[in-house]
Amino acid sequence: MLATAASNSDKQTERLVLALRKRILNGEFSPGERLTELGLVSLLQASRTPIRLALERLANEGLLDAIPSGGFRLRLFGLADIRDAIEIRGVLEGTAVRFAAERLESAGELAQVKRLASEATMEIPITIEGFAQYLETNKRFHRELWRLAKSASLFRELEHACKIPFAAPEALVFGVEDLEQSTAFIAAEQHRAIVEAIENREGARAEALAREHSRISRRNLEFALRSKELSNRLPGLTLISDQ
Amino acid sequence: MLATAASNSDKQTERLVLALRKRILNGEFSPGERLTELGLVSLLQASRTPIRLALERLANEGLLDAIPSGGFRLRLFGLADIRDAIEIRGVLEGTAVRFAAERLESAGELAQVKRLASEATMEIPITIEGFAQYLETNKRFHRELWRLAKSASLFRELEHACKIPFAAPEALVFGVEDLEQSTAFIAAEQHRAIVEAIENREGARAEALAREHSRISRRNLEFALRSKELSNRLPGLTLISDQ
DNA sequence: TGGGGCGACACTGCATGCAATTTCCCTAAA
DNA sequence: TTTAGGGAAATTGCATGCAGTGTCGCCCCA
Repeated sequence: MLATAASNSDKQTERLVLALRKRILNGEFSPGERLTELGLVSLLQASRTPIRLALERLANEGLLDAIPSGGFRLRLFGLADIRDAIEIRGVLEGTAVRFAAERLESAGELAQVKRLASEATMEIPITIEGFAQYLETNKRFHRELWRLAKSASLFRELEHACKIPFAAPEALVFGVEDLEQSTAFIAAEQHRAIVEAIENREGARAEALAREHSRISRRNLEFALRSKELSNRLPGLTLISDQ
Repeated sequence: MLATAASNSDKQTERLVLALRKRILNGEFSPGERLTELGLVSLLQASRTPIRLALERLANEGLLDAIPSGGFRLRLFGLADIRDAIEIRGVLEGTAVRFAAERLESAGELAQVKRLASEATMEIPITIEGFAQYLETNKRFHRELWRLAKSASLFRELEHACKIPFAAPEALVFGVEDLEQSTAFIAAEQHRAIVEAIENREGARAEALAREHSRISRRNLEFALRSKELSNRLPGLTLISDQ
């Protein structure tokens, strides 16, 4: 019926990837559970062909594992897996900002990151919309850092690494009364320092800073796992199984 | 006819992935060229369904690009892309050996890498089989390093990053009369030093060594691009376009 | 001769039928 | 009670038809 003749942004498959990912993160399947094509047909109102394609994509995102004899099952995530994924993201972002420092041509290229960094320096608003705005700014700041690396290969790897739940820089930023303001200040200071390092062509410093910056996410992850209320607010936390 | 009901190791799709990758690296398609499903049907003797799946997989390996309006085209590789891919592999392997150093429990775990390292220390044999053996040992040494990191997430990212042509550690090891013996010695010394650093829990040193080690590949790449004979021997070199 | 519009072809996305294999349950025997 | 075996249902892999859209070239007009 609706065939847009697009392989990447086609309506059906793309819709299915989003819908499935959402359901998975919402905890609608148990870790290790097999996802059969026919079962999803009735659940997602689509034919087997696009469903298979969506499963394939989610598998190489890392959400699903391919079963040797065929089909896919929900991947088992341990706390260690997520922690490592965050660390890897930090390593790659560190490389990105090192590249950015090494490849900077003019200070003018930093206008956008500087703007985004200063935006996020402001106090976190209490309102929901304000907080969503803060999240968005934070995400755009990180993406801008990726862009400044001027490396298509690195950009690809960063995108791939951030598909893992909670690995993305914007995944574990949340407002808890205690942490909220202080971690926001720390993060803003780190952002500022990273940009400064890039501007001064201090590649090694920028790299070290970006790595350390990623460990805010690790800290937040461990905090979230100890907090009941957050478990309810953060979809996907139920995926983390052992310890 | 032959349906093995396997999604990962199924006969048809897997065969197609291998066949297509081989043909691509052999330069049977020109960079940027669109690969149509029907065109491949007659070329590869298979139906559209498994061909589509194979294209999808090659696309997220990074060999193909998805066309926004549908279908896939051969990706355009610049020299900079390959260089960055090698650097990224070095960064990830650096992280792997740092993890290995940080997570080493007993020196006994290093028996296998030590054996592989000492095997590759030997003189490179002149015969073809001997050289193939050397390549295999080198590959297994690196894979063993990955394993020692004890991180499924990192292993995944390393495998993904090494799908790019010439990014894998074993991709650009070749015997050229001038470089052959000297680079082999240098590589062997670096291997030895990396293992030593892991054994001593010197994570930062191991990381730095692994990064530098990857630059042998970069050097070999640049050498290969200047050498006509090598261009003929190394499939895929024709994929690198600009500059 | 150049540019714009229109039409035909080519290509992709989706649906579905078929065949083969896996999986699981139930039974029976040790 | 546990294990081995067999068979039926479930599930995947593959092939192919159909519909819709993108693309390219040709023709007409200025």
